[in-house]
This record gives sequence, C-alpha cells and structure tokens, in this order.
Amino acid sequence: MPEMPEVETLARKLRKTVVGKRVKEVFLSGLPLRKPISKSFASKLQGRTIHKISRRGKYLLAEMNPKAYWLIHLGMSGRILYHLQGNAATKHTHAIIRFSDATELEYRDHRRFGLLALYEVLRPGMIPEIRSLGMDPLGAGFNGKWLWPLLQKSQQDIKSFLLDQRKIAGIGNIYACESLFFAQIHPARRCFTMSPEETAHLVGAIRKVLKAAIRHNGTSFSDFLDSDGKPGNNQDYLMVFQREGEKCYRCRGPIQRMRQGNRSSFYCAACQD
DNA sequence: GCATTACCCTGAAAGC
DNA sequence: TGCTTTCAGGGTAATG
Repeated sequence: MPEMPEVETLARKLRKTVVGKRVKEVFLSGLPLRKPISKSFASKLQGRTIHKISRRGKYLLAEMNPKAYWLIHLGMSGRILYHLQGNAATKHTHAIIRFSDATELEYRDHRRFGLLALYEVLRPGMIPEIRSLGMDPLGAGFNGKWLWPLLQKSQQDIKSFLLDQRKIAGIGNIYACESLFFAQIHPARRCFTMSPEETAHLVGAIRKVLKAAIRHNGTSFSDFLDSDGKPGNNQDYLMVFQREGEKCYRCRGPIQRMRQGNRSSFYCAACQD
C-alpha cells in the first residue's frame, strides 16, 4: 500500500532512469482505474519528453516537455516498473509507456484503485487532485504551531485526521499508526483535546517515522515494489502496524487492533493514551 | 460545513 | 481438495 515514503522512493528511482526520455508510444489496457483513463491520454503523452519528476503527497508528477503534467497515483496496489521493451503485458498491466531508447515504464495495478491522467496546465496547483492536498509533512511549514489550531477546531479522532489528505498530504494507515505509537497518543483521541506540547511531539514523531521509512526504501507487504521490482525493508522496523496480539517492544504488553471508519488501527493500550 | 459511511476492486486467507 | 466468504485499504461520493 504505497504511502508517501514509497512514492518518494519511486520518485528518486525514476529521476535517475527516465528524466530526459521521449515517449514514443503508449499502450493502454482499456480498463478503468479509480477513474477511466482519458481517451486523449495516450495521444497527448506521445512525443513529449519527461523533464522533471516530483511528488506531492502520495501523487507522482512527471513534468513533460512541451509543458504538461503526467499525474500518477498508485492507489492500493499500483506498481511502476522500469525495464527494456519486449516484456509481455500481464493480466494487470494497464499502461505501458515506451520510450525512444528501447526502455519502457509499465503500470500494473490489480485492484485498480490507482490513477493515470495528463493535464495540459502551466502549474501543478492547477490540477484538481493536487490543489486539494494539504501540508506536506516533511515541508518546512509542518510544525506544531500550524497543526495545533487545526486540531482545536476538529471533533474527529486524531487517527482519522492524520489520514485526511486535505489536511496533511502523504500519511496513510501504516505511518499514522506508527507515528501515534511514537508520540504515545491513542488513535481514538479527539483532536481538540490535544495540548500544544502533545501536538509538537506528534509532529516530531511523524517526521521521524516518514524519514526512517524513506531511508528503508518504503514498507513492502504484498504490494509495494520500486521501479526495479525490489521491495523496501521498512516492514522490519514497524512497532505496531499488523502486529495485533504480539508484544509491544516498549512495555511488552499486547498490541491491539480497533476499527476506525473503514480502517484498522494498531496500538499499544498501555503506551498510548 | 463537518463527520461518518459505503463503495469501487481483486488476491489472499479463512471457513466450510 | 475445492468452493465460498471475508478482509484489506486510498480516495471520494453520498448520507447524516
């Protein structure tokens, strides 16, 4: 399940491999992803060169020349693979972007929750999906002073708040659980009850957890692989996520699981309150 | 306007 | 062994 560290890992790989390459042809499966891929996607991408790769939240953004933005979201199970042309498309290959130098990018996504789109706009901020995103948790503006007033106004539980991409862009279920563990805050805590000190502590925990995950090339359970097809190894460092019934590394108490919305939260009831 | 719920999808695991 | 059911979750539309 690609979250911000996995997308950042992928962006770093793609910067080394596909920047400067010209799109020669595009193959599409025809099946819809989260939304149907636009009919003009292939024709608009063809002939353009990848100028720059960036990331906003969990979105990958390829700036193209002539000016356009190729927007990619991996959803739950999306993968971008970089290889030489000639590999047969799999059942779950939904796009192949062939470059003029005999290499290609392949987009696979068995659950089809991802997104591929091309926007002929001047700035990323003109793309609706990007415009609606909140603060980047690794950006300079993400601090307790910014976050605390927002928490004061919210009746939500803190876990759901952290997952809301319109507020903070890039945190998914894994890193929300892990950050709350490090900050010693229960996932069901109501936002408005958070003190400024706890908020600052949470900000620090989020940054620490995300930076460590990027160092470990992301977390791989069943889905995430980088563009070389290699898994990350951050799953070896998780404190609570998917550890229900196992012992807490801090207090040896059992890790518990609860449902919040439609998501599972993992936490230690003794360490987090 | 805000919070919550349902839905999209399919592979894996569990249950029978 | 093989079939059926349940679960997982990111984003968003619908609902309360």
